[in-house]
Amino acid sequence: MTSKALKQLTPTSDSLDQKQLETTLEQSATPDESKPKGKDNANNSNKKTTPSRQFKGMSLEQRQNMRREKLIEAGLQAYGTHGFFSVTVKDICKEAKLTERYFYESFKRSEELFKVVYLKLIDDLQLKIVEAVMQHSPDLKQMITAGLSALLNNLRDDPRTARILFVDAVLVHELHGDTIHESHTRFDQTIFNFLNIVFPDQQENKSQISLIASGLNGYVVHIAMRWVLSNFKQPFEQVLEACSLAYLGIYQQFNHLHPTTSES
Amino acid sequence: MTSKALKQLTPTSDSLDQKQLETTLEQSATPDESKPKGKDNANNSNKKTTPSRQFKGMSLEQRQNMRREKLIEAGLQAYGTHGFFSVTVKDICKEAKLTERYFYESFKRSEELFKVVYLKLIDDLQLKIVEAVMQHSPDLKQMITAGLSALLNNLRDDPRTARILFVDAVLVHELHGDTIHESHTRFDQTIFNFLNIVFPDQQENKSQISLIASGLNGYVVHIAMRWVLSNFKQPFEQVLEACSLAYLGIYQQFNHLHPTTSES
DNA sequence: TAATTTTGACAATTTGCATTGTCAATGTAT
DNA sequence: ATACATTGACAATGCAAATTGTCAAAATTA
Repeated sequence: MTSKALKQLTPTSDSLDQKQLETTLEQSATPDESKPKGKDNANNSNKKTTPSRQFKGMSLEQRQNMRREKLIEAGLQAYGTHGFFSVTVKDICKEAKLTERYFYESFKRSEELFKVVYLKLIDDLQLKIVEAVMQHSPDLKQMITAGLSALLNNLRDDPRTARILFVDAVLVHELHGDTIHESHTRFDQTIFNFLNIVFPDQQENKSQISLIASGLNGYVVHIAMRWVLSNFKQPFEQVLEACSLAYLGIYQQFNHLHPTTSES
Repeated sequence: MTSKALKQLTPTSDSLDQKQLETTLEQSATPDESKPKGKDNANNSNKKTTPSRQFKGMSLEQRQNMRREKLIEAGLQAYGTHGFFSVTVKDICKEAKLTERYFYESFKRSEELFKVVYLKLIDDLQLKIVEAVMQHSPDLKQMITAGLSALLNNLRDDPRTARILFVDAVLVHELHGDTIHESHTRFDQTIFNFLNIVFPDQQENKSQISLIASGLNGYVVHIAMRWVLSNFKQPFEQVLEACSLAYLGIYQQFNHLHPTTSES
């Protein structure tokens, strides 16, 4: 009742189908509501003269978008550095070198900006991870390593991401109903899809696999957070190994508990 | 280069020493700074008559402590139900059936009460877990199951705990420097000690084991949070199994990667 | 019962920030 | 160069919660 688990760790070929993988992993993208709202600005020829004009070479819309981008970047910086609940609208404006008026031009409240920043970060990150995983498709171990590396690299390159995605987001989602809560589950969902590919025969264990997917996420995120907070004390390789250990361990354990048909 | 890992999963006897276990696991207790400050109240015979008197059978100090306890209980209720950032001082006072004045009698600010509540919860929880683990000492699998069960039961019996320990605390710790951050590390530390007992020969891998300990914590906490938030949809046994899977998987993987001397 | 502490309800003040408004300076079109 | 949109600095207002203060009713001691 032991052994043979590791043999399957590196499914040589057809056990993982590239096509299926892409489809399944990708079915977790946001509808992208992060773009500017339908303004009534464009040509509000209401009272007197033409209420829009070129400025610094750009149209009104261009200027607004530029300001919006500056605010988003400032939000990333401010939230990611001091945390959502310590940041005021004024802070963000100072960071963006804009005045409060322009904040309210693009966002109703601080949470709204946060949400945009959050969605942007999570989309970018997830894209990178999924891409990395798919590129190493048939080899399970390589896929795991690649995905984890993508995550860790992203966090190291921009630690503000960690703060926003894994600390603040947990609470801010409450202020927003569940829009963010849903997308917060997206990582879990992605891992869930991944596990379902790795264990194709476990139809009955969906619920269990879902739990494990959540757990694996918590495992990696927790380690990653420690890494970030310690200012990257441990070498990358060590962190990566600690992370993959869980995936491989789970794989082995799971195969052991629920042997597939291939192992008569 | 496989097998034999599971054999060690149930170390029959001397591989785990009860004495060592207790000592090591327990070396993570708080210095308990959660008690009332040194008041200058006792007998402030300053202006006129004796400024302290019996009331409802209790001394001043007793009455103060009683109020303090009511506030702590109210804090647990309010914070654990609505979240720290939605709770005002007035809310807590209403819950405790005391007026604001008495809040400031015991605490300078909301965060201070939160901190006390937090430390109380984490101490209680950790005590329960460590006790449960120790009671099943030599059998590794039973120890894991017992510890995880203690955690899950605690969370199910009082979901407010989960909210406070695993959601709000992450953010509030910032308001306090690192006092809370340190104690937040205590779970990791406990698991770390545990792993060190399970892998006694891995002196060189301390750093790695520490990371894994963090990861295991994140794994379990993440699953537990899902469970709590879903209002305990999944059956206890399933959650428990999903949690132990990680421990067992890690154990197996780790033993595989770093075979002990016992396996020539 | 009289004197006085303790309490509880609630008003008053303070504080910090959000949100809106003013206005002089600057850039743009004609 | 003139008229006016646009900007940026900053003041004015609004608001919710923290923090402090007042006072009459209740409880206690002698």
